[in-house]
Order: sequence, then C-alpha cells, then structure tokens
Amino acid sequence: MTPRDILVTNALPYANGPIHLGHLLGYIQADIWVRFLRMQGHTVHYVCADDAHGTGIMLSAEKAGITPEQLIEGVRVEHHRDFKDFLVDFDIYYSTHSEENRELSAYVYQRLQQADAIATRSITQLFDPERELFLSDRFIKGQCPKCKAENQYGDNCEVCASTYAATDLINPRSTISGATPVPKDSVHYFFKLPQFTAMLKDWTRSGTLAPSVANKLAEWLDGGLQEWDISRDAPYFGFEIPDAPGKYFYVWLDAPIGYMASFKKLCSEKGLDFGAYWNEGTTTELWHFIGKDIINFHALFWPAMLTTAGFRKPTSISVNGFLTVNGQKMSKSRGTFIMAATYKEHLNPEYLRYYFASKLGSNPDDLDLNLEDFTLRVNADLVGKLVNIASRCAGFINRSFANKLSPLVAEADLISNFQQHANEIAEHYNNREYGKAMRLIMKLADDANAWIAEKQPWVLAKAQPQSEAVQNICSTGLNLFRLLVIYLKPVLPALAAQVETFLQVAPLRWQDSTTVLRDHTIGVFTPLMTRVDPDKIAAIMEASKSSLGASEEVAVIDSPLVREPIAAEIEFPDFAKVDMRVVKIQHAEHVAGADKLLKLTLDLGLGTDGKPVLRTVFSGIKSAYEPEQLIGQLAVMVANLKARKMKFGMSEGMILAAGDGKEIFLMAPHAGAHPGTRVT
RNA sequence: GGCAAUGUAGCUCAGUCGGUUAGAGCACAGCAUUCAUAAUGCUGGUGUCGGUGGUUCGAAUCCACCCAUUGCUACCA
Repeated sequence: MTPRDILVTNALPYANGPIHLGHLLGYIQADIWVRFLRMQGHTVHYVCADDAHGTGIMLSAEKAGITPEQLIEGVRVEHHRDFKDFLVDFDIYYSTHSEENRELSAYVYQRLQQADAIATRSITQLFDPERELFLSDRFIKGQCPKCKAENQYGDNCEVCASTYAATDLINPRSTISGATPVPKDSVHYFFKLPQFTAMLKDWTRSGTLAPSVANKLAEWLDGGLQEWDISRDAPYFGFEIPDAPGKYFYVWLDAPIGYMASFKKLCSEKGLDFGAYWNEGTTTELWHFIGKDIINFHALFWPAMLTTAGFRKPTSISVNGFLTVNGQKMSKSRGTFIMAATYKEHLNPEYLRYYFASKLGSNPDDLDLNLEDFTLRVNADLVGKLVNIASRCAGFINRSFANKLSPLVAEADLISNFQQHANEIAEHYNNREYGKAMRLIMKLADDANAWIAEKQPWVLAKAQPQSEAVQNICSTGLNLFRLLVIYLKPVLPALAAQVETFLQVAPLRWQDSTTVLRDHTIGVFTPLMTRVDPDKIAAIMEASKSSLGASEEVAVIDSPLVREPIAAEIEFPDFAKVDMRVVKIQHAEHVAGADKLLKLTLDLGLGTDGKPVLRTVFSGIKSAYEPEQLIGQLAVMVANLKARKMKFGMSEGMILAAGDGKEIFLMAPHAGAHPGTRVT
C-alpha cells in the first residue's frame, strides 16, 4: 500500500451560533475518514476553523454589546469544545480572522488582480439610511412585486417563488432598523468567473466529484457563470481590500482561504511544508468535506481562484446532505433542533457517530435521524451484538483461566474469515461508504454470536470449568471481538480505547487485523457501553424546546400588523369611492372544479322596480365556511366593484372578509341591519 | 416558474450495465437457550418496488408524463 499524504478540511462553521446535530453530520463523516486513513498508516492533516466574518457577526456582536473579536473568540472556543466532545479530531481549529488569513487573502487577491481577473464597476444597492450600511437581500423585507405577498425577503418570494432584485420590492424596509432603504451607488470588485467556464467544465467532470454533484454544477455552468461580487462596503467585519479603503473582502472570499491559513498556522507549529500541500503540481491530496448548500463556493469559485493564484486544485470534494430529524426539517418547536451540547449532556456521542456511520454513503443525500430507530439500532447493534460478544466470553476467561487467553484458537477458519473481510471493509471506508462497512461488520458480529451459541461454552464449563475447550472457545470469541473493534475504531474511537485497556494491547491499527491474540493476558471486563435510555431522548427534546423556543420568540415579533404594515395614507374622497352595502346571503353553493371558491347569491334588498336586487359573487372562502351555514346570514359587499369574469362565471362584486390566507373571517353587521344599507 | 435529488416491507435502508418466487437490520410472532449489560440462537408472515402509460419475450431497474417530499435557483450568510 502506497502511503498517502492528505490534507483534509471540513467546512468552516459560522461563528454566529452553536453547533447543532446538523453540523455534526459533516464533521463526523470527515473525522471517520481521517481516523481510518491514519489507522492505515497514511499521513493526514485535518484542519478546520470558524468562519468569523460578515454582516451577521457584526450585527450579533453589536446586539450583544461586545466587539466582533470578543464574540468570535468566545464562539470559537465553544465550537472547538463541541467538536472535541464528539471526538472530531482536528489538528487545529483556527479562525478566518487571523493574521495568516489576512496575508493569504491579500496575496490571492493580488494574484487575481495581476491575472486581470478582477473587474470593478458601480452597482446600485439598497442602503439603510439610519444605520448607514448597505443591506444584503436577507436584511430587506417588503411586498413581492409579482404576487404582492407581504413580508418577503429581498431575493425571492416564499409564496409565489418568483425571484427578483431587492430594488423591485414594494414598500421595502430594513429588518435591522425598520427604515425604508434607499438606492445608493457604490463601486464593487468582481471576480471574473466566466473566463474559467471551460476549465471548470473539465474539472468538475474529471472524477473529483460525485456525478450528482457534477450535475448540479452543470446547471450553473451551462446556464452561464456571472462575475462574482467579492467586495462589501464599510461597515463590515472582515479584511479591508488592499489599496481599496472602505472596501472589504466578502466573507466567502476569505472563508476558503481560511483552509490555507489554518493549515499555515499548523505548519508553523509543527514544522510542516505548506507548499507541499498547496503548490501547483504537488502530489499530495487535498480533500474538502462540505455540505451540499455550499457546493458552488467550493467547486466553482474556489478552484478558479486557486488556479489563478498559482495554487493546486482540490483532489476531491466530498459532499454531504442535510440532516432531518424524525423525517422532517429540524424544528425548534418540535424540539428536534438539537444542539451538540444538549445531546452531549444526556447521551454518549459515539451513539450518534455510529448511527450516522450506519446510514452514510458517499452521495449527498439527506440523512434522517429517526430517534426511535436510533435507539433501537444503537441498542441492538452496539450493545446487543457487539459488546455482548466480549461480555459473554470475558467472564469465563476472567474467572477460570486467570485472565489468560489460550495459545490456540478453537476455530481458525472463522477468525481467518473475519480477517479476510478487512480489505472489503477498508474499501468501503475509503470510498466513504460507511453504511456498507457497518452492515458488513454487523453481519460478522451476528456470525460471532451464532458461533458462540453453537459451541455453548457454558455447557462445557458446567461439566469442567477448567476445560481447555472453554478457554479456546472464549479466546476465539474475544479475538473475533477484537477484530470487530479494529474495524469499528474509526467510528468508535473511545470504545476502542476502552477495549485496548481491557485487552491490554497497544492502540489498535488497521494492520493489527492480520494478527491474533494468543497466550495473552487481558484485563477484567467491565461494561463498555450502556443502552440508549428512551427517557434521555425525551429529555433532549424537552431541553431543545425550552432553550431555543424562547430566544427565538424574542427575536421576531409576529403579528398581522408586522406581517402587513398599514398601507399608504389616502384622502376621504378615495375612501368614499368604495360603495359598501349590507347584504343578505340568499344562497351559497360549492362550485364544481374550484378549490377555494364558493358561489354566493347576495340579496341587496328591493330595487326601483320593487323586486329584490340579486348579485352573484364568487368568494374564496370555501376553506372556512360550509354553504349551509352562510345562507340567511348578513354580510358586507363592495357593491360598485367592476364585475370580473372568472373561470366559473361573472363575479359581481366582493364580499368583505379578514384573513391571512390560512384563516378567513367574514365581516358581518350586527343583527337588525337591513340589506342595501350603505356602510360608511 | 425552472432545475435537481429522493420516493422499495410498520421503521431505517440495500438492490438497477433489465432476467428465476424483490433483500437486510430493527420491529412483530413462535420455539430454544440462560454464558452475557432481559443480551443470544433458530423458525416465520410481511411489500400492487410513488402513480399512469410506453419500449421489451421479460422492468423496481430503460423512456415519457404525472404526483409527493426536499433542496438549489450564485452579487445570502
């Protein structure tokens, strides 16, 4: 096996909130890979850092009344602790707000400039005049220009899904100050991405990416790349662009460079060769583990930047999907938005590592953490199957044979069969097909238990406790267990460490799967892992509800008035144009083929001819009312509204109702009002 | 709206270069066992493989359309 030299990075979490279970999926995936390769004897450097720049951090710090530097250092320590708790074994956990990153970002930028890959031009953006800062789309809300839905973000409408520019919003307002944003021009710096289209098309199809990821990128590549805006105006927490006072690098410019910076710091600490991992033409490997939400940054912008700046491109990018809990998006109200720290308080992190591993493949599919399935699977596989093998064999060895394994094994074929699977399992790990590896390992655990059940050492021990056969069988069982633990060590490093102590062996490496313990003295067995207590799961969900539900409420005030602010002022004559009348609903019926409409016949009272004036109105109130309950009721209609042809007929007016789209309430006069009376 | 991914037993997932009665683990039922953290073994039923139509001697697997879920739609973080 040729030794590999690999630099592995994990996506940089944003230094603006705690690590949750969704984050952990990607980190645990990468960590398992790193641990596996290290066990095989390869050289792996594993780096990460906090992503510490941007408007979000600036505003959070302000809100907390501290400096951004204070905020990000506090969060960094917390993040690093969470990762350690989940046994994610980084060589360094740094920050993008570092001197190394400032220098590297400036360097890369200057190389881009020299290569004529930077353009500048003035663009118009919305500006918060109160706070004096430019507003990105997520900080602007207003009415959708297409469907008129209220309270939509500046980039797209969640109701009608149309996309638009923030400047197109009706009645836009800053979510930071509430002020009405004004358009303002400013010079921005752009990375000329389109000139790399051909290179990227080749690179994305060169085997560095999973096919489904390459397909995703093809959407952008075929649709035509745009120049990428890499500057932000002050005030902005980040690095100022060299020779451009008041202009800062956009956080996503310096975030991936943070991988380099973090590694550079590690190099200076450990005397490693930075260039051996980053220079063009190097033979070492560079792997990025990321979530599928940031594919474009890593597989489009980043390789283009690296190439232009004279660095190597990534060997591969491994993409993971999102985590769902109980089949749904993580939700604060359901208690499934679980923080790493909350989980850690109640449950063993290795349970989660195993569960993720058992369901992870190399593809970027979403992964569901079904808490009931989690409990059953962990208990059955780890406690019932795996640990049980040691538990049922160790007693005999401890009690009757002075902790000594026999010089012989009872079933050499079985052991050798276990050993022969090492390569296949290794292949699965290497390909990040952990689910396949776990299935295979658990199949072997089943075989081990079945074999012990067949040999019945307890029956032999009853007749003759000191029987050599008993020692051989149990020694074989413990050897099988040892092999399984070697195979599981990348996933369960803490369990493996306990087993190393129990078996009194040096830290297990992959190569150790070729050997067998004979004539070897072990320690006394103590329970290695306990079952998942369902009460703990309930406690986690309860804690997740209370800790997060509350803080969330404070941040966002939700009321009809907030969702839909009062419209622009009008004069009385404008109001007087609307002629509203009391009506009696003479008849109401369902409309065949209509999802939302009811057909109403409204009685306006007697007309000049002495006959009742009747109007037909189609009203979208089907979801809230049954026709029968409406008949005979009083209501209010707009009587002078121009008739409108609808799919199901003419609608001659509108009936007044209050509603937010979900609930609907008809307006009704108090009892005694007469049909035809004007409402003013 | 466009694009993409996903949709296989109660649950979580394998499985498709088209080919015998569609698989695993868990759950469930019965039996056995009691060395082991009530752990283990054996046996057993379970599915219109999202829907409709097509190609084919033959389709979970290929094609078309549709439905559902999720995501993306880069000058958001």
